[in-house]
Amino acid sequence: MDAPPARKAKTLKDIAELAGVSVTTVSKVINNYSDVSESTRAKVQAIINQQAFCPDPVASSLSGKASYSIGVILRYNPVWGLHHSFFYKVMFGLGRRLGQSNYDCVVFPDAWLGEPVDYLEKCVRRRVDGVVLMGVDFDSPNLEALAQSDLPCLFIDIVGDSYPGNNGYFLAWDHQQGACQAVDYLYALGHRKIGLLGGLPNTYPARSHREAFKERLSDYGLPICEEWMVGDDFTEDSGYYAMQKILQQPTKPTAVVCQSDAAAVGALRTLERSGLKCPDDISIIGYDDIEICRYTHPALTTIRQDTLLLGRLAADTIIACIRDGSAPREQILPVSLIVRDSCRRIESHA
Amino acid sequence: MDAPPARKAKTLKDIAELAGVSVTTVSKVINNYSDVSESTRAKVQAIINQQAFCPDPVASSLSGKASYSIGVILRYNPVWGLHHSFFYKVMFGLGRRLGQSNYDCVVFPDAWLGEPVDYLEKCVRRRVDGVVLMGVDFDSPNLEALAQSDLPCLFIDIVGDSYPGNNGYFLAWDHQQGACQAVDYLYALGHRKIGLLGGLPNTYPARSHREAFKERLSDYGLPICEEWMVGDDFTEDSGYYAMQKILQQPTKPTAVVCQSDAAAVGALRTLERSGLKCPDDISIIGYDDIEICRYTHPALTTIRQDTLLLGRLAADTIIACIRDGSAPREQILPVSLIVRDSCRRIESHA
DNA sequence: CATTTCACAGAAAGCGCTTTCGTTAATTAG
DNA sequence: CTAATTAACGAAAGCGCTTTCTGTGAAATG
Repeated sequence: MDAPPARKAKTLKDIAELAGVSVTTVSKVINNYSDVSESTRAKVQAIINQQAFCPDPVASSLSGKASYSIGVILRYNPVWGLHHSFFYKVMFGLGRRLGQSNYDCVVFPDAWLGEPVDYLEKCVRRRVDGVVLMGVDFDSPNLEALAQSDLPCLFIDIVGDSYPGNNGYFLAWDHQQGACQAVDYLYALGHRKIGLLGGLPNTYPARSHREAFKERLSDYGLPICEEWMVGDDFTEDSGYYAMQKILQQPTKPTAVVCQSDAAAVGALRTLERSGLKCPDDISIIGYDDIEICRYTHPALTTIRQDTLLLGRLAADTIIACIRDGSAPREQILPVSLIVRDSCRRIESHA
Repeated sequence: MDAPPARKAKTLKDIAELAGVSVTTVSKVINNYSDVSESTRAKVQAIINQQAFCPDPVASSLSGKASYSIGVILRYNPVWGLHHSFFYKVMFGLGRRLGQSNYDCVVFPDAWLGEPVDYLEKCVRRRVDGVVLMGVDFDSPNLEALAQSDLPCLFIDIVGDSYPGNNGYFLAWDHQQGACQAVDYLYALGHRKIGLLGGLPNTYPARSHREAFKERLSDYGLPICEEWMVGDDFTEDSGYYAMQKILQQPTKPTAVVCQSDAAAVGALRTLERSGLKCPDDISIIGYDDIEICRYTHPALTTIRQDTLLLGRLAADTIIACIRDGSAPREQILPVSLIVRDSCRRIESHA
């Protein structure tokens, strides 16, 4: 029978022999040293390409160079429930794009409750070249240590105002645009009394969304009613109770924009229990476009964030940081309105 | 100002000096070599414990020993939609438990479409000590190579009948129990005509569930009606169309057990469009207990699989494989019935 | 008492790579 | 034409660990 195709990875030495040079020289062409002539560089590079050679990442890390691995800090909060698939997709997009550049990602899960993990220690141990953080906020324990290090840190959906380090990069959605799209759409449908069902107030997404929301309202000359702006966090329960509060108001909004789909789902539940119908009695617009939107009742009009895209961009960004620090400090991604059945046109009595 | 606390990891050498022995000896006590006396072993071990020393994983891998990392193959299929949070949770439970044993996991995402990744090559490159595979079936490309290797492979929710290797371990849910619980529950509610809304027929979960379902039906002396057993895969769409077929039958079941929550959601949609009500006209029972169940209309009675538990068990299993191959080849986890609002009691006309 | 065994510890090589430094040959300067 | 410079390459040490092999003194054997 055929001998199995000897799954032995090629080494620098193999390349060196094929090219008739020393390992040193091969290493030098890989690492772009200047003291190698154009002719030998070309010769060696040709062999490298032909053999599809790629230096061993663990050997490379051991000798203090790139490990071709990036750390991914995942936060898990049982309360997020519906939001986990969001992270999964980002991570997937990220990992896949990294893989294409021969990077791999090693994930460090950190639970919301229970013993927090020491990010930096883990990252140093694994010699990762950079870190991507999801679901992490600035008061997370152990973040400080990471911030003091010189590892490039890419934060997802958070922005760097109060970050206690200078190694931070930030990739976030344009929640201002999201707020505007929601308001614009409702306004166009004739709504003039619009409430906000907010998420955790002091987070970047909630804050930027809320401010843009209010500003947009005043752009249109619409009333900004604090009693219509409620909500504690991004969960379904929060949406449930917040909607109850709104319904207790003497005059009610005709539409409510939510800061998460989960909260919107909670709001729908409140409506249903109150014998009200969406969108007949009140229009609801969600945020995130998680899977569930297509299956709610009615299907939820919402603002979509392209998670796979975010993941890919995260990969490109962190690699750029590592290579030459050439990544933009802050990137804001557009979002888009997805129209389903939870908003209706009404007669504006303006 | 204080010097930063020198985040330099300790090395074997440090320990050796503290203990007054050679690095060799320290290494030997760590790796349980027999040629070290009890007294020195104790002395060295004391220092190791006191310093909380843990050998550098990348150096360790380079020299051909444990890398303290395990590879996680993640499959992504846009069609799975709702199922992704399932994987996320398993991965989280897995990663966290692994971390507690000083293992880390490096994830290799593999897309359903597009260029498949070469598992084995990636795993060898990273020198992982073992592999956990999720969402992978036996006809996945590149799986063969992995199977031929001697890396321990732990498969999630699939069972090893047709696995082309002898390095496979399997961790799956007890779908037979799941089927029985559903049938038992419906029977107790008075249902005597029960249909099945199935998933991808030739997968382990669907097959074992289906067989147990039929068997349980005949245990009760209930009719097994092939026209009531439909469905192509686990998706919402599949459930949607399958339910339509069921409704076209001359005599209809009073209850339908589904092989996934997503399919159940699709079935609910069909009912709604047909002007039928669940559970009044027909009872539905889902499978998986994904987040969405609490938010459907009515809330879905279903069979829960404890994903975090599965993740933790996966970690324990793969570590046991690595340490001494002492893990059971196949483990089947119990599932549990979660009663919500989608099944009603009916008068049995038995 | 001389010799073989054995238990124990350390020296050294090696994993695949990076990087410093030395060496040679070609080039320029004096 | 010799001395100083530079360009191009390779030898070798080192990253932190494992493992083999060698060496020592003590115990056991004849």
